[in-house]
Amino acid sequence: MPQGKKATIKDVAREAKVSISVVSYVLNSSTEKSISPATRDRVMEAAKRLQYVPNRAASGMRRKHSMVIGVVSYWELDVLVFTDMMKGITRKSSAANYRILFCHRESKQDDVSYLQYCQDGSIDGIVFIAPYESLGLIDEAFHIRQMKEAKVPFVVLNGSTHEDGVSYINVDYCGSTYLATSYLIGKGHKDIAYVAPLELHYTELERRLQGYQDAMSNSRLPVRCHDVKELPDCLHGLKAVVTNKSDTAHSVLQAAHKLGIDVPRELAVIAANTEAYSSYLFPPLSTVRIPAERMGELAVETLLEQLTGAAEPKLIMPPCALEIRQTC
Amino acid sequence: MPQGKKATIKDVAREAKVSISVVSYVLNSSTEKSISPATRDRVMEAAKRLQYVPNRAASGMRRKHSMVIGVVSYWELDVLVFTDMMKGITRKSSAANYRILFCHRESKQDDVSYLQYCQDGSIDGIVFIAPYESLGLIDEAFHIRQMKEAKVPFVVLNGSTHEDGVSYINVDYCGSTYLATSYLIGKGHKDIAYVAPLELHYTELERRLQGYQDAMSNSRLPVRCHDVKELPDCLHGLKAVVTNKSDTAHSVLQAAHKLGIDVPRELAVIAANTEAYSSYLFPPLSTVRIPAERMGELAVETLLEQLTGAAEPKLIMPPCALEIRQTC
DNA sequence: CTGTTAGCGCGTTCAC
DNA sequence: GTGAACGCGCTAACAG
Repeated sequence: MPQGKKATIKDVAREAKVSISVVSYVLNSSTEKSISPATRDRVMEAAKRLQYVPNRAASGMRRKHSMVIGVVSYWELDVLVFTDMMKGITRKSSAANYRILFCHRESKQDDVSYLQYCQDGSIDGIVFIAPYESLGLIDEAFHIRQMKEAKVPFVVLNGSTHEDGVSYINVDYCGSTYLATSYLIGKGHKDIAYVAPLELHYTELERRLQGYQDAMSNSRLPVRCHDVKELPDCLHGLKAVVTNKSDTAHSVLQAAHKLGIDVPRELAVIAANTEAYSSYLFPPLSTVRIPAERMGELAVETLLEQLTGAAEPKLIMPPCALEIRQTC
Repeated sequence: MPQGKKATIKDVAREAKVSISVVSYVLNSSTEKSISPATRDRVMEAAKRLQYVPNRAASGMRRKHSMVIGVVSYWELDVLVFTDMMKGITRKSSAANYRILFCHRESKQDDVSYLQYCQDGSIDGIVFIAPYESLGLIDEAFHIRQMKEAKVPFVVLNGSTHEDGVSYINVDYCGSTYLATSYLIGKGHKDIAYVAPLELHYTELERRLQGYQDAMSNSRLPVRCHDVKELPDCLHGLKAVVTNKSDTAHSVLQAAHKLGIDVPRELAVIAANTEAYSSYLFPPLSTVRIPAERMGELAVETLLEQLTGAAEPKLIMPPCALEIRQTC
């Protein structure tokens, strides 16, 4: 009969008439110690009867780990790539019996207070989900250096830096546009333009531009780029468009609609990322899907390797995949 | 100079040449004890020099609380209402110096293993974000009873049950359609139909239907309902439509497009919830916004009240708001 | 009034 | 199989 208070290991020991160490051995099915089946059973039953649950703080204190992973992220919660990452992270970590402490950050440039979570023993490591460089939210390198200095095990998701000894799980931006462009080329298109914010110079945007250029020159096709500001006029005479993101594609679709251009008959459109709304655009937008869920899994895997013995730093960029809908 | 190991309270005590209790008093700015400014300063400085961070597990063990709130949710991560709730939850809890342990569940009817998080001291209470009843994912009442039985402090978000002594922060489904319908009435519409999945009978859907009916009969207008399956034909002759969700409205927009009906000129459309993609529909969909962010805040507030002294159970339904875009 | 000692809380682990 | 130290910080009771 359970009283108001939670049962402790002592209660179980008393109930099973053994010492607390035996209870611990039994419950952790320690291989080093051999406990007779008889006492083993007594302990198990006592634990069940008292509904005993080991206190995680106490055990973690001895074992030197909390079995909790901190996820620090600067992303808006409703961005598909982010939610996909979270799915992968939660799945992999719960499979490994880790839990997720969620630290949502709102742009405070150089606030590294999340480090405390590690220093106070709340978490064993960090999955650091960096925001797009182009948002200018944080100084990624600074955060990474702080984590290194604090000797906190961590992995960077969606990084845009290259710090020594750090594991990155990054988006293959170059591959995303390369894939999109190659798809259009494969469908027989020759006049393929790239539309994006061109005057901005961030790794992400330059990689995406690069992927487009690579695909075109591989097929000896002429490169043609337009800034989003040139919409809608730049659409005249175009047969196919690759955009950096769904957002830009949305603008292209609106411009085409305004000009009376039929998509996909007169103009093929494909975006190099998928957003939650991509399939709700009109017509439903063909995209390249960033394997964010897989990236989340990889991040946790990589972090776990770090936690269980020093692992080599890695740089992983899982390949993107096409999601063809109705705009090409 | 920091060694490899983290500093403990003992280190600080030694460094400041006081006993560990003094360190504790100073750092917790205990009001019961008065410590001379001199020693106080010595302690503070020593703590700073050693970069001392109290171990949360150890302190929680004594103080009987972890300062962590568990969020258990069955929602898809990319649903706007959910992400909004999370925003409110994270904001309010971090303001109160609580942290968020995130427990994403994937439909396993009666799995209440999250209770363990409370029993093992990982969390102090639970914000239980119930999935839509209509999804048939869980037996909400069962979960609630289990939490009650386990004597776990908790609050239910988006509940569809009515258990005694339980605090609910619920969606005002009735108000959402009432508001949408009233808006159309206010614009002079008289032929306003309600489109939704009518054959399903869940609290949520019935409340939404109710809101529409109330608004219509208040204005002595005739009620007219159509099941989503009657699309596109039921649109003929209609001037205005209220739908339960953006999803349904999306179907309506597609049907209208197919029939060559111009929205909003010939047909006004408004949905009783906002999704992330609502503004990306064509035309951008007018909706009613559920105050999910505020609900998240209220959930944490309510839970915190429970944690700091027994509070009355509450039932809160914050009002919805219009988000008029281009479909009406 | 300032500070100390002692012991608690809970589970793990080593020596016996 | 047991006893006891240990990990880390908090706090009640006590001494200067």
